[in-house]
Amino acid sequence: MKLANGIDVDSIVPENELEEEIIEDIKAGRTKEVITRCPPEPSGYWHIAHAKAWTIDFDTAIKFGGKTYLRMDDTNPVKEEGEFSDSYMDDLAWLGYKPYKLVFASEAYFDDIYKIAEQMILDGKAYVCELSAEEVSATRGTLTEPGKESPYRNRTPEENLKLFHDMRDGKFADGKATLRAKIDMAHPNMNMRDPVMYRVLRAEHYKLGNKWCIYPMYDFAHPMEDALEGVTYSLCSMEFRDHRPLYDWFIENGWKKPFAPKQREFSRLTIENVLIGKRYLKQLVKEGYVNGWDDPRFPTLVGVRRRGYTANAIKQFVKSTGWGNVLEVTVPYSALEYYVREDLNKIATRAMVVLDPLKVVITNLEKSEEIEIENNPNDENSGKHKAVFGKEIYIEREDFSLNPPPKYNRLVEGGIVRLKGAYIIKCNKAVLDKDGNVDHLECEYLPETKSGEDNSGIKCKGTIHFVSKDNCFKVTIRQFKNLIKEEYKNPAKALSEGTAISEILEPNSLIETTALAENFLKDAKVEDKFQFMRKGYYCVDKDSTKDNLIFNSTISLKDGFKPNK
RNA sequence: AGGGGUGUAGCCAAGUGGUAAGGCACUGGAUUUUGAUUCCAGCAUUCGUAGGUUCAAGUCCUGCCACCCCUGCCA
Repeated sequence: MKLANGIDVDSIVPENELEEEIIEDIKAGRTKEVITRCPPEPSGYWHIAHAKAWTIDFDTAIKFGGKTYLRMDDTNPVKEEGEFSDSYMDDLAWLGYKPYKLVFASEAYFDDIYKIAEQMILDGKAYVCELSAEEVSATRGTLTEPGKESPYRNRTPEENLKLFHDMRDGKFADGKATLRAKIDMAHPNMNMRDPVMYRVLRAEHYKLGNKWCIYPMYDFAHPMEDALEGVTYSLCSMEFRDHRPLYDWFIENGWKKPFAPKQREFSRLTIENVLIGKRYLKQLVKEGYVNGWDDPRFPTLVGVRRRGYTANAIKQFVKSTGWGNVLEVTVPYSALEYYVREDLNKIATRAMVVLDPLKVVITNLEKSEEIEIENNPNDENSGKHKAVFGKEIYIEREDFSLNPPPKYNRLVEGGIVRLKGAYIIKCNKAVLDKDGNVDHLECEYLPETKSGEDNSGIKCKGTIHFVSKDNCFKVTIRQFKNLIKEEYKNPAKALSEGTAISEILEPNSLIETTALAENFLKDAKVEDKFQFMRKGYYCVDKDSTKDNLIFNSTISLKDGFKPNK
């Protein structure tokens, strides 16, 4: 069986219940084309958890050759700010998604939604209620007791229509009237107890200005927007489960046409040790704990992108957490890191950078020699780049030890170690300064051990990286620790329980240092990703200047060194 | 007896009556000119719990327990 776009449904392997349902719908002729919608509310910056929703919205449609509308669900003028409504396009493009069309619900659908409301009034399905917000709340009942019907519930359709027009025409002050759906005040599902469809609200809408003084509520507007747009599957997070009966009620009593969009729900994603609540992130930006919404320590998409995480890693990660069938799934941060390393390992160019230099003099070397470094040993096509082995070089201070721990296979006095891509060297002497610290090393190289041409038979346990004095330059390194202290697995909960935000933050989560990088890195551009061999993955930060290249530490390499085993 | 949802390893998660996939994490070991990568092996005698049906139950039935969501004119 083929879809209109030529895709053979029988060749599609469903990966979750929704996809199974879609296949059934297609086979039964209920669905001709899979259309989804991605509805970010333009009121904040997008983070990793949003990426899960977007991935589901887009990938579900892509899998069936369908399309996805990007829809600004801007039904509340007091929450939405134009300031925030732009970055989603960049984020989406970064993730590799292209919306079929961008629509602003306010501009595109408010008129139609209004007309549907009028018809529902005429059908006796909606009424204008003049109870105050407090009174509505007081008459809603409780979880275990039914609510009371509004005294305005039995007005005639004609009366309701006139009053609704009065609402639209500004004859009611804010909060003085609402349009309510006439369902059932005793319904066990609280959402069905005559929910508000429209409220009177005088606020400047960032798109429509003061065109309206009434705004539809999400529960009413969303199913109507879906229906008007032809969305077949409206995917949202699990907390809307209880709203589904209402969604279906509005489709049946408001939309009334045979085509019915379906709301289906997936689990929200949360990550241990990551603070994701918008209002907290806002506070951190405002109070200067971080340097803006794209701070590399932030879980925002612009943040992780600047940190050096790849779009592919983010997508693979969110997919790995599944569709879910509970409110939210919580996964450890290491699950995310796995996908970041996996992707970077494939694409990052290898380079030698010494973060904490220790000078080494190669006493028996006359002149500098050119060497070659593989750009990526896991990728045959990545090529090599040139580096230099010189008389004066720098190695990582931690790669030499006067008192080596067990199993230490780096340099020790009298010992040997291989310099990556160059020769094996032997340490003859550690020269100490007046405080007893190692000032520099005097080593000799073993000429017959050149990398790739070594027939000496000399066995050497360790290999370390280095840079030569005449082939390196100084760069700035930004090392990050997790913003949130390790012990706060659920920082939002700690905050909601009254813990101060300053208490849960890791002190010194940003440390700026300098390092010596091989000259090869001089041409690096913003967002270029590298593996500093034996250290970790780094990418060029946008703060870099011509004279000061800044690298963000994306993530360290795994360290399997176990001195005690 | 408000309604809805969920219980499978430290975490995520397949499983749709036929004898517990996979991934993360972890632990061994092999390879390695990155202590990375890669590879190989180990990691639930049992699926919240107590019964029941069945030749056979994580899957079906009944009771119980635990956790999550719902009382905005937010989305």
